[in-house]
Amino acid sequence: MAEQDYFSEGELVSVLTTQPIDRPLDYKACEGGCHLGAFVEVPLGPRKVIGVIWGKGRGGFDLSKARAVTRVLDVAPMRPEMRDFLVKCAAYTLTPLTQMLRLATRAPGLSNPPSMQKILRKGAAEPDRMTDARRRVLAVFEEYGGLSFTPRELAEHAGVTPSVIKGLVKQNVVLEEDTPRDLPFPRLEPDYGRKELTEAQEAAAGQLCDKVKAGAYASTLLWGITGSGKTEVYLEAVAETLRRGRQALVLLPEIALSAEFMRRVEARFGAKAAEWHSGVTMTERRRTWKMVGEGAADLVVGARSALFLPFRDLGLIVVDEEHDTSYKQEDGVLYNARDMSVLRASLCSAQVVLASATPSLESWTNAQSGKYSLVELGSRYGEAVLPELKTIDMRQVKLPSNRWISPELESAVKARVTRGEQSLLFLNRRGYAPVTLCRKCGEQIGCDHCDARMVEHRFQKRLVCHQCGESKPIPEVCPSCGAEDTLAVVGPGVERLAEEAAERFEGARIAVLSSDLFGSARALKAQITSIAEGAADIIIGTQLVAKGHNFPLLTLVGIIDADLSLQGSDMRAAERTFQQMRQVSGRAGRAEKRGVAMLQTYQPDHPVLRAIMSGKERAFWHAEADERRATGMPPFGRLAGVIISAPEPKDAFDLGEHLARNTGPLEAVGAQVFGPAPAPIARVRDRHRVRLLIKAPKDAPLQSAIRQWLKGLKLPNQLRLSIDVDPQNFY
DNA sequence: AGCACGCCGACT
DNA sequence: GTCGGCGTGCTC
Repeated sequence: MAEQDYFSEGELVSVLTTQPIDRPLDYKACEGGCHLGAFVEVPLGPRKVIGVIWGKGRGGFDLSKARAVTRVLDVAPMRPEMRDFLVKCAAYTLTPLTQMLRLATRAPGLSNPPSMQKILRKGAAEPDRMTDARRRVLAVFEEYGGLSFTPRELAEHAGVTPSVIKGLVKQNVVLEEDTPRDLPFPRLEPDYGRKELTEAQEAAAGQLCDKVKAGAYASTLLWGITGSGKTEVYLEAVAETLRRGRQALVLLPEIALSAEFMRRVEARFGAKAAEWHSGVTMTERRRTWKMVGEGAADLVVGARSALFLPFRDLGLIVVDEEHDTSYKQEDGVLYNARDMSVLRASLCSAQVVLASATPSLESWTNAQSGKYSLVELGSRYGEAVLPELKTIDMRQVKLPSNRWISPELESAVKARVTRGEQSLLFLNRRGYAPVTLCRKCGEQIGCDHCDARMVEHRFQKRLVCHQCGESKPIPEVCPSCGAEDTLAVVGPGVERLAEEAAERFEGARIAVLSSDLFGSARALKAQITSIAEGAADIIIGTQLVAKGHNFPLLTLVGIIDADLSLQGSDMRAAERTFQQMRQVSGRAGRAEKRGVAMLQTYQPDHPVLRAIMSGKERAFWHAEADERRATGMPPFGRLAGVIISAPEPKDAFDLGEHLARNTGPLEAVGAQVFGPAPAPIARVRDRHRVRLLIKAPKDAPLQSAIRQWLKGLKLPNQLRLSIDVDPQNFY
């Protein structure tokens, strides 16, 4: 029997709200009735909250308590596949459904009445007196043909004050009209700026387009080395999707990348796409959310949360740099946008394209097994080739203390500066120095609220905890023993490296790119653009620079500490190091010149570094995969992390031990439990954290077993428990 | 999430 | 005698 999809006034409907109530509540349908999936406003206690009509009311309570839906909101109802997506996503991530709904309704002012906006167009009347300012206003209309403007736009274009425009409105020279504030996005033209593609690109694009034409769900790993022109290729898949009248979504891992990407999209399709991430204004976000639902936005470029936009007919999801760890993070919900993209696409018959130069082992394995198609882009776009890779054995280099740039790297940089080329010095450590210690008592200054050392940030003149964000002034005396002038900083951060570079490369223009040095995404974008255009000779950067920015003048990459990401016993350390080193060195020599990448290391014989140097990527993936297969680790087995936190360490441990002793439902599906053990950072924000790790065979019904395991668990006061299905890092 | 309710210690 | 701390439980 088909699900009832309309409820007339007074009928009992089940409404899912975004409130943390573990079930939907029943209401009476409002005047005019309610459709299944409609966004509504309902009374809840003394408040009004937003919800979605989730189905027929269940009853089973005192029906006299049932209240009526206040009103149906003026937005497109949630489509059945979106409800399905939220339900499955909630089940997969072990998240309450209400929290999933919250992710899907993250648009400001959804419940506002449809607001209007004044727009101005040219009227028939002539002004009583012509002035300079008025002439400029008329010239703007002349120049742009019959277009209309917002008052602000018109004033800006004409270089006049609003009062000039008001005067013209009074005389009907300019007409004022009301239009809905949330305007549709301009249509993108699939064939607008089609670029000449190389043969390899053409072939790859053809394969993707064929899949789009098939109109059914499928996933493809688009594996192209840095600079092979992956973007052009998947933009062809976007074009094909648009031709078929469906919508497309491109996910980017880093919002600083989006400005450049938006320009490329505009050049390719002749109009601006919709943009969705934390740096976009409230008005624009609301517009995007609404228009996506009405099918009036063809393409959205965004961060992971864009996956929860209410697309009307989503035909393609591209996950660019799919290996990037920032796809897995909490927006209140722990989910991996890459995996959830695959889920969403499978529910709406869409294509998924996972693009990377250094795929995650998961995606690589799926491509090997045939679960995903594999499209490879071998030859580098344009003339440039992969950079020449060199290790610098730091065991052989005697550097004075507090120096980190080897003579070989130094002279390579100097040569670039003389030639007017750019160099990048990569160090994935923000701040000035990671450790401040007292030479007298050995105290290392730590955070008062976390088990983490505080990092000196000299720009801010403060010590900062990278765990909780807490900061304090740099102390004059040792906080432990009170000695004066005994505090010393140890180790380099990018700020300190910049100091060394300024001494060594006198006269060179040095720019530091680190996320904490910019107040806004906008400022960061501007800085990146000006650097790309040649505003600096030497770029000193963290993680941030590894993520796909184009620096055409860059011909040298120096990796200050190639060993850094190998530290720790995390099973993904090797994979991450491989990806990071390859990504960063890929920054060198994108245009016509071949680049050089130099990796400073104390362990040049480490298998990961040798794999990078030899360029034998396939051998590396195979070796990694074999290792994981042998140990039953992902993607050949499944993991879930459990983190318990409490103000008192004992409370957290007691619960952890209790859970570890009662693992019946987990054992029943062949899962093992490890721990409890202190979490990697055992104290964060004054809460003590204990973790358990659950390891299960690949085909085990892990989530339902965990649900059984925790069923009926009543969390004692102050204790919190969170589950991380498919964790990225663990020890 | 909010918000009321209610059960205890500290004050007028 | 009563003000106010916050643990507990409810919201259709």
